[in-house]
Amino acid sequence: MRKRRLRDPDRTRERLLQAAFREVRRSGFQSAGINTILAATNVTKGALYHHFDSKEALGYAIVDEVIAKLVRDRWLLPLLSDGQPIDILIGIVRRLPTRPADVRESCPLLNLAQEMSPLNEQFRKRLERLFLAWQEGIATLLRKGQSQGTVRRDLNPDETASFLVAMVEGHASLAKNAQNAKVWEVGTRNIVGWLKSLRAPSQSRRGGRRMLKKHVLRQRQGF
Amino acid sequence: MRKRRLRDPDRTRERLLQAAFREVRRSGFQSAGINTILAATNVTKGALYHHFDSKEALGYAIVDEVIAKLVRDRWLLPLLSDGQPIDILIGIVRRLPTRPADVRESCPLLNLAQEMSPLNEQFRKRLERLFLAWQEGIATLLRKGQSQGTVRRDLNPDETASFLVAMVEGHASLAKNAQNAKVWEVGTRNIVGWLKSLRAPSQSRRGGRRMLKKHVLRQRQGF
DNA sequence: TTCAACATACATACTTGTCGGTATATTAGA
DNA sequence: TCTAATATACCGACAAGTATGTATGTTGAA
Repeated sequence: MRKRRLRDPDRTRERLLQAAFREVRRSGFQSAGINTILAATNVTKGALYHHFDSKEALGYAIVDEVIAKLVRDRWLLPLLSDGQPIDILIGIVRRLPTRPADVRESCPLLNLAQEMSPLNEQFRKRLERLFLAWQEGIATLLRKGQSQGTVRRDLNPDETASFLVAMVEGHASLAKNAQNAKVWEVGTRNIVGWLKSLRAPSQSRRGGRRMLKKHVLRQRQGF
Repeated sequence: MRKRRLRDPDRTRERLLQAAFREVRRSGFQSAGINTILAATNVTKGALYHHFDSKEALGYAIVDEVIAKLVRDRWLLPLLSDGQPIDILIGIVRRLPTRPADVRESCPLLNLAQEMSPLNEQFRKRLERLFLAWQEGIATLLRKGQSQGTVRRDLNPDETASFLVAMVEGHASLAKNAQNAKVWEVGTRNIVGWLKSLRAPSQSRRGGRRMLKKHVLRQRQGF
């Protein structure tokens, strides 16, 4: 086992960021305590203020680094997968975390946005960047589907993307408040049902065989 | 002009509640300052703590009285109007406040829920009561529509109600973060489009004349 | 006259952030 | 390569301010 260096500034910074992220996700930014973060990391106050100018700066770093990475990993990169756009979206939605702990803490992007956007313009701008990247990623995929003919051409990709984001966030909120994974599962099912309604109508009206993945065969939701 | 009594406990309590509500909506519960509320009302700390045992108790009263009344006025009572259920829902959604200030401060129910539900079970329960009443009101209306034949029978009223709530809250969040009334308007349009898709298919397939309100004639959204 | 309704001053706990100082790593020069 | 000089990383007590809540006094209304 290799000896851990006594000083490892990158590691220290990263540990602070992660602990701060967890604390902020738990309690919100304003009521996140510096001392709590320090206690969780065994880092001292001096070290923290060496790496970050202020609590605010720490918060910005959480948005720019930790949360941005979450969006990238959970949405932006999967959006680039191979396959039909709608299938990709359905897959992403299905794969969103569903464990009780995750449901309770919901989407950290939404949480921070709710809390900080009206209070602090710097936070708001940073969070908006993430929201826009998220929506733009979805919209781009939808446009691709439209030019491929697998996504209905009568819908506006930007608005539809925004709609999907709103649905996901809305359900995350409800599930968080209900503290009930069931609420989230029902929401997911309904979102998936809606996503299916975005497919371009099958060209061969009846009898035409198409390659269908299993989940496409499930009963259609009511819209 | 009638002389204002020097002591009017009910009025004092109500003024405190309203000012506290505004401050909580602005800054969130945790960072709402008692002193700010006092300054806004010209009430002293002794008076406040005469009417409310603690800041928490004040918060509970905000939920139980102020926010509950908002839900009632904006949703529960309108849900009981005369007319076709889907039209009623569309009307409610269209009438939701759209002014920049309102958009920025979004739905206070959602805000408080986001902030306090994971931290304080008492808050969570109270807020959940409101969410459930909200959803139940919508679901009841949908069921009525189903038995009247104006709402599609292949949808689950409870899930659909929950879906609508999630959409509204999700869009409110996005609009709040974007600080852009346009975002909210686009969201409203899309929600209304979705609501229209809940109508039972017209029985007379073509040419059958039905009474239609103007907004029903607008172009259908893409789903 | 009695009690609820309010006023004021204060107590206490906790917050973020600072500051002098120390230990370790890095680099420049001989 | 060894060493001196400097930069970086870190420590932890304390300052300064703010938070909620309390103790006690005063006043108006029934």
